[in-house]
Amino acid sequence: MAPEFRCDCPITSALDIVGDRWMLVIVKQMLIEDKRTFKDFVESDEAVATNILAAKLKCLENHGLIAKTRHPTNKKTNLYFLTEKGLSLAPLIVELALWSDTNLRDVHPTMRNQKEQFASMRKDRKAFVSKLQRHHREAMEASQRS
Amino acid sequence: MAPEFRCDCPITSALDIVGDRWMLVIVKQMLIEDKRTFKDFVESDEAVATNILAAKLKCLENHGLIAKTRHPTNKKTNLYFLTEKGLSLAPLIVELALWSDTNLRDVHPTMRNQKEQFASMRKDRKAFVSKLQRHHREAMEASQRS
DNA sequence: CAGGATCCGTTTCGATACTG
DNA sequence: CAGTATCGAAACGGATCCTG
Repeated sequence: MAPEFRCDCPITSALDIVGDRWMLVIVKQMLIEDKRTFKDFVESDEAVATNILAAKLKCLENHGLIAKTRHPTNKKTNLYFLTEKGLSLAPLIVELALWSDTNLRDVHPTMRNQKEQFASMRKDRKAFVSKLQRHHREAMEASQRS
Repeated sequence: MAPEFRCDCPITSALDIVGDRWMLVIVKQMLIEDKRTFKDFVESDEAVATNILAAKLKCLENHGLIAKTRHPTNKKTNLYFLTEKGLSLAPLIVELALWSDTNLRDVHPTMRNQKEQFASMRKDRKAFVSKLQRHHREAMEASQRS
């Protein structure tokens, strides 16, 4: 399943991978909202259909952005985590978040509990990105230990 | 045509606007490749179909990301430019470019004539973003004068 | 000839029901 | 819990046509 790209522009090729609503939504949920299981995604606010979710998870896995692991105790639960390649999308997600916070404020008044997060994000993007990545890596390691 | 968003998450709502392959491709072409006219987009490497292009341009216009102006001398040519809201997507585009440069290098060896651009981008993202925006604003003003 | 609009076959999406 | 199967709806895309 070698990726087929439509044209020679690197940016456009990147969009062949992440230029899709659900791809970035899933990455965002994993990175920011600590979603891990199929059920987490299905029950989320975004309410993706199960067949779409399965397809997108497979695609993300094929592209090496996420990896599926087994829940250490509960055998029938899978845990999805971002790979390093997936984690490298964090700056993109942060820019997306900041753009929405700036440009959709009239439509979506930022929720109280998120204000602090956005402020911190805007203040030092690089630090925020690192924090998100570190948090995710630690959660992943913790899940394998327990 | 008030935008309808699927859920309350700002990021997801942003994806209702820009979470589409063509939207970002068009913004990228305008910002980085100085594409201006319908013909420019159609003849580009990405080769979008005319009906799709017309729909996406209209959508971008409805969302206030681009604006259509008349070519000052050639009456039958329209010029599209990014608005300030559209220009504010520049950081996102830059992150996308950097991600693709880092993660798709094996598939898409960066073209020689782009190497310098990527290096400059990576060295100081903020400066690069400003340069792109400034360049676009100047081109827009120049086009109205001539 | 630029800038679309229309038609139409094909692909993808998405909601729900169902299965291991 | 973690997915498949199914099927109607929507989007895509190519070719062509229209309009100034």
